[in-house]
Amino acid sequence: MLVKINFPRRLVRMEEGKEINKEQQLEVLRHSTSHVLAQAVKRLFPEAKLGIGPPIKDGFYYDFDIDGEVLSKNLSKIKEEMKKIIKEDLPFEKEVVSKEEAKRIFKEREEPYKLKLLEEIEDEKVSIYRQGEFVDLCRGPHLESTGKIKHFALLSVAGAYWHGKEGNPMLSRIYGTCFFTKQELENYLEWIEEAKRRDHRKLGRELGIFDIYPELGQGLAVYHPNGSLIREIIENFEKEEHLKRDYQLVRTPHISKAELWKISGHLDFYRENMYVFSIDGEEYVLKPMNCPGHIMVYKSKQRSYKELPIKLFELGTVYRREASGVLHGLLRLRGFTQDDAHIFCMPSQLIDEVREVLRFCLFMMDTFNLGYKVTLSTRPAKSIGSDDLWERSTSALKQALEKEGIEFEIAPGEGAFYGPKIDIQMRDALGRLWQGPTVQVDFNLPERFNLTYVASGGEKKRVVMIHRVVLGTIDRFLGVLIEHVEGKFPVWLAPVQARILTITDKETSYAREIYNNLKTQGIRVELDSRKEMLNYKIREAQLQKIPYMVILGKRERESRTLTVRKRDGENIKGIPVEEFVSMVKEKVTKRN
RNA sequence: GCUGACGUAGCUCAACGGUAGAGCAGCUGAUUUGUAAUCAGCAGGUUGGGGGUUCGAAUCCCUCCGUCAGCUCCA
Repeated sequence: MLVKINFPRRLVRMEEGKEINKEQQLEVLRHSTSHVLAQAVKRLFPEAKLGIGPPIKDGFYYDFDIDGEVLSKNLSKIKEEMKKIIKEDLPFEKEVVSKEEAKRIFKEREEPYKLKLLEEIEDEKVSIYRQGEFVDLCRGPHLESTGKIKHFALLSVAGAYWHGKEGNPMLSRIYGTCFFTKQELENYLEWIEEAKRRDHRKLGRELGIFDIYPELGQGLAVYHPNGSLIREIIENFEKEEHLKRDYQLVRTPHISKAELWKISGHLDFYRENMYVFSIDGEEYVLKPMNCPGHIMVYKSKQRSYKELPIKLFELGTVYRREASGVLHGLLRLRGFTQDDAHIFCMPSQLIDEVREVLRFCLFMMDTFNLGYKVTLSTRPAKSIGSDDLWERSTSALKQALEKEGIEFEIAPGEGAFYGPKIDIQMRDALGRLWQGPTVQVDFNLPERFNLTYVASGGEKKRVVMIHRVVLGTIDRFLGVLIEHVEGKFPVWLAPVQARILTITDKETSYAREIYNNLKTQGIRVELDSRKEMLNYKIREAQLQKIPYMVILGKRERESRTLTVRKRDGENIKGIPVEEFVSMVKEKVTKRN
């Protein structure tokens, strides 16, 4: 069907007169633009074979079987050709044909991927769309004509497997985007720039938080002093919050015998991601998870129903062999620290325990001012355990979510190999989603390790395990946080809360006195008494995104006060030290 | 892991077959300064590693390592 979009009032009607919403309008626009892209590529490079070209969240793409080099070298030429096609104002014409007829058309045009698509379509009739000399197999809908496209951009070229499957041939994909108005397009391009400015890898280096050294190893983060301090604060906060909620702190070794991981099933299901090595002829592994260690603690003595639930917490550093191409700053590492806990409970306690964990997670999101999106992931193809156990655990998670009144989506087949899970994605200041907390029910490990408790009747019963993290990993969380706050950490987390800036040498001794005072009162303070201009010192402190600059000149020295310049440029002139101290302390207590 | 792009001083970048250069940062000295860069001097590089083509390679070719954008995977 054709969609009539009347620019600029942007009234959109389907052929039958049914209205579609803004999002659907954008999809039509972008889908049509992807056809124009394909037409342009075919005009310039007739040897390119067409893959697919759908609209996506922020734009569209089109896949071509052609050397990717050709596309990336000619991106601007392709753009010019697209402009020509738009100028030609070719109508999009729909035609419904039999599958046989479609096969004939694409065979003649030598489009093997379109023929493969036809094989996968079950319907007898298919629709094709033509604009000028270009023909594509497509469900539509499209715009009336190419001339309706005004504001588009081509963004990048990258490889993508046919149908997204690893073994399939790699096609070359051009990403682009398109909007109704120039302003919207510009806003989007500006948004991309904004995201670049916030890149935690860049800020991480500039702010002395962390860095990754190829000579030390891929995917392994080194925390510099400021980063270590922030982590320390977050980790202490985590420990306190866990103790408050009756978790017990444990520690388990980084390496352990392979035999343990054979019992747990990891060596069968997770081996490709594990570092396995041998010591004195015996196989060991670097732990990819913390569960087996915690299970040892649980198993160390006979447990009674009276002591359940038992909740064991560890800031556990784990190592996973991730494919080199997926590594990405702190967001995707090979060694990282989870705020991991395992809750051992009776089946009857399961739903309440999950609910409590969910509340804990949302409390964390709230504390760090992050939005979130929740998904429930069900049984994957590669998994262990009976249908009945999967059914029971999935339903427990679902009920917990419902009872907490949390909105969620279902992700079929996305669960862990040992059980279903609830994933909480964190939504940052730019609206992007990042994998954060997760809660997983597990009936399998208790089975494999024979984990029991003595019930009230004296008989031994099987315990249930919940795996959960409330921030996810400290590393990834910090990476997200850096981008979320653009490196401007709230006062309670800022590695340096205040820097004292002197104007001349005459203030040095007064500045030292203030410095000692603030330091004694527990404020993280630095003193900049270099012989530099105030402007210079302010600029440096500003670039370091330090929340407070304490400026000391003649006026402050004589009145024994402070002038405080906040990170946002606001000035508080002539306040007593104690007032500043309580200002900072209040921010710390309130965690903002 | 796969596809493509890219690796030049601590950082950001120039030189693109003919003697490797700039800004910032660093060091030294001068400047005593009121809300985002004071001035001058000095030092800093086997151009990611290895191999090849060439009279001559940062520049062209091969290979390895790494980074980035995606794909697949994932906390």
